[in-house]
Amino acid sequence: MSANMVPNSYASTGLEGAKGNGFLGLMQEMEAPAASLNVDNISQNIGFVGSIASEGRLEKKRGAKKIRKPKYAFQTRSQVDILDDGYRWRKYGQKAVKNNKFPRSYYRCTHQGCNVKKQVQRLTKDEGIVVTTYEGTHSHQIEKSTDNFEHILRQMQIYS
DNA sequence: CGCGTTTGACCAGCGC
DNA sequence: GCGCTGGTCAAACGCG
Repeated sequence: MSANMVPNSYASTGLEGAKGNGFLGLMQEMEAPAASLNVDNISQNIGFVGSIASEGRLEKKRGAKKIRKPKYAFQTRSQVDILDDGYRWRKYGQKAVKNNKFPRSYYRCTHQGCNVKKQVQRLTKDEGIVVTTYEGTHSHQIEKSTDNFEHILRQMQIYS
């Protein structure tokens, strides 16, 4: 379970450009229940919530060694939590959050040297809205290729 | 056979 | 100083 629908574009372009400066927007609480404001404007399937730069001292464990970790929050309209952007993610935990009756899923990039983390959270108010938070930036290319296209089609059938 | 997923427990930071 | 929440890791199982 990894490759999903959502062909490409926004994900690849967004992540690659994320490091540069392609992201400019409002700073909002990623756990803010007032994310509904974007719902009205979303006509396609994705909306940028805001960029949160967590450069403070969050070094608090044996796993991470980097202190600066830019965090990017995306609001996506989807029926499934698993939004594949073309990278391989491995779920490393699931925890329920307050203010949300739905649990939050924690994913991590399986690529070596790629310490990118991703978190997916659903809004209690709108079950159709999924907030995906990306932490870090990918340093490699997407491994998704045309060969996996059949796989993608398979997933699309499931969602249909 | 490989690896991705699942559940529980543990640790650290922050608040009060 | 203690408690609490959030976050992460670890082991095991299932599925492809």
